[in-house]
Amino acid sequence: MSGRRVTMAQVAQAAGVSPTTASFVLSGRTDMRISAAARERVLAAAADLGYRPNVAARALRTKSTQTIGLVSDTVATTPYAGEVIRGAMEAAHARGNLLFIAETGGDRAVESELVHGMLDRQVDAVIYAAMYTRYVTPPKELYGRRVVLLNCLAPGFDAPSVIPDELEAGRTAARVLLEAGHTDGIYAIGGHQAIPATPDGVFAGNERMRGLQEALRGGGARLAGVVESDWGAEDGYREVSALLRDGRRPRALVCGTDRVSFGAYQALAEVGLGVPDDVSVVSFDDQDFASWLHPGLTTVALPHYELGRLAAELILSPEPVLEAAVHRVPMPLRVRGSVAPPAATPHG
Amino acid sequence: MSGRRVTMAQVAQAAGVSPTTASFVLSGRTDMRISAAARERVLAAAADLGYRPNVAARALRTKSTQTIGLVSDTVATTPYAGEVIRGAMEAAHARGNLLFIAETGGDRAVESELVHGMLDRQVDAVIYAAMYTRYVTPPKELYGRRVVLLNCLAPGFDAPSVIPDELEAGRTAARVLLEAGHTDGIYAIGGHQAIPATPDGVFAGNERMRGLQEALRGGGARLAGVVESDWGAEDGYREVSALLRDGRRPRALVCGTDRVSFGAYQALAEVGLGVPDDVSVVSFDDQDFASWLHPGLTTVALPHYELGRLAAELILSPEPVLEAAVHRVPMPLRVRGSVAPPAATPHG
DNA sequence: TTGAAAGCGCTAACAG
DNA sequence: CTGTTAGCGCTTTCAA
Repeated sequence: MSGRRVTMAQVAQAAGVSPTTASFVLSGRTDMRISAAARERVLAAAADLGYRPNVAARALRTKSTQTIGLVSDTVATTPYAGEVIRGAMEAAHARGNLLFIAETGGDRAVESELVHGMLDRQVDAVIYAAMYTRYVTPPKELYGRRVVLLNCLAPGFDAPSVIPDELEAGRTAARVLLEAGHTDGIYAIGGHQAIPATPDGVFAGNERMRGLQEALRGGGARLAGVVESDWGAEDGYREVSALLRDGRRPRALVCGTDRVSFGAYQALAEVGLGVPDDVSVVSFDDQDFASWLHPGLTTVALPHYELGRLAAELILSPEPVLEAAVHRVPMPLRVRGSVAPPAATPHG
Repeated sequence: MSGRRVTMAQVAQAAGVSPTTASFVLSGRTDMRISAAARERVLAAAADLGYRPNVAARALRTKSTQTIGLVSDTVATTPYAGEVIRGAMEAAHARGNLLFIAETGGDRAVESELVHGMLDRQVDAVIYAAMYTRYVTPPKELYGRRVVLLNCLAPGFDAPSVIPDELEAGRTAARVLLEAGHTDGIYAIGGHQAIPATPDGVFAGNERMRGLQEALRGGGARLAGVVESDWGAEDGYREVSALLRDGRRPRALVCGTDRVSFGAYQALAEVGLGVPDDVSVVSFDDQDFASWLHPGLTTVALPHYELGRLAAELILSPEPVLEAAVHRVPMPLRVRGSVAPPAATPHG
């Protein structure tokens, strides 16, 4: 890039001191004594010339670039994944670091190239992220490096993980319903997401369902039904419509995502059922449209920002070696208007 | 980061050649002749030792880090802004570059720090981005540097801009309505976004309205009304409800954003008006929920990915100096089900 | 207290 | 065709 940059040598010369002295004052070290006078002269010269350190040159000696990388499968597809980037970035910036971003699109070869690209640029550490919580196997280039796993788990890979606390989120959803007095007619739409592509369900689905059922049982309630399906808006619409067509009259719906709730609202409206008077709805994610819906959707929020922040925080912590623990970030409840006590007279 | 990296000197030694020879073959240059034998030996040694170049060290001599920066005001707030990052990143990667990302949150001091951070790390160029199209004044640190303005304009700042073609988008919206046979009862909801915070409207609003009115007039139609308001879902709901309450019976709505349309759908449904049979709706953005709505929303898409891609492409182009032109990226129409010919019998 | 000098990993004249 | 040498901008012994 253009713009002649002024070097430390020039600052030293202008201040009439040696490069060594300039280096010491400019890097703000105190272990070697520099006279106040020399110090002042260096600082003045630096300010005067608009001196800025060349981080790359410094890294050549110090082995630290004050730069971290964030590699993920997809940033764009999931709206609000931008929040994790923002969380990571702000935490990095707070400690004088900058963030490389790279997205692999799920392609291993691309992943490998991007990780190499970061390593070639001497990043101090890398955050390896997935856009929905799952088990991953990080590329071999990352073994033995300083890594934090974001929104993913890799048993056998020695690094800490930061994931949302989906188990507790399931309990939270149950609690919302229980507190409103719901004990039956509760359906889980989307369920574990046990569909052909993911026959054993997905991590979030499994944990949420476990927490949900456990807490429901503890409150003397139970699920009237679990509908396994994908987690899009169309799926919510289709499955709830089907349920209704079958003659089932749910009193409450626990939807896998806000998108599923979106579809559920449509299906309910179509047959003249009102939220929350006829049926209560609660889900997970807290996407932006959750508050635009009428009534606003009560949902358990994915803590995107906090996930990114914590991951960066951990990776930049002074700990020389990171413990391979899994950090579960709480998922806060957003109370809006979609949950109410069950109507006195049941429908259907 | 841990992991002893092997240096070029080691490769040279293993191959039994001088560093110079190794450097030439490893950087893939052909202007100096190297014997095939030496070449092979170097390549073999490099592969064998798992050699990777130290980009930072190389940059010290070449002045090029193969790294570009993207500074923006907000990435996270606007869902799908992630697409611009993805576009920029993929274009960068295709040319062997990596991307720094930084978000200022609109704070000039933070902006200055982040830009310095990038410059200190010797980025080759920076993309200065805004999350909604507007006039900006880039920080002084960027003057004289290789810069591309993304989704913003800065008259007097010598750099190319890449923005969506909102003017043509306005015409596109008009055309959709005209082709369906609409000539009156057309209301623009949101308008220029001439609200207290932006009394002169916003760039996108002004351009769209201009294109819209011009094309409508050309087709023998005209706007029955323009409602100036903010561009959120609540605004759409409120303004359309008010319109209806006033006894106006729109035949078609041109909404400032898909969010406005979202609110408009709600207001319409509330009074029993159907889309598109009673009123047609067209808007701008193409957010994900546009296709979830019933009926699907016909909208003119913001070309996020392409914006990011073009900006990176320009900045990495071989042109030694960038011409300060403004590049208007087409906004493609997404036809879904929200526009139909006006009903034979007008309502109201 | 300060300075001279070496060296981080790599490239580029310039010889040979 | 290949090696020697200097040096990019900075830090860091080591000596003064």
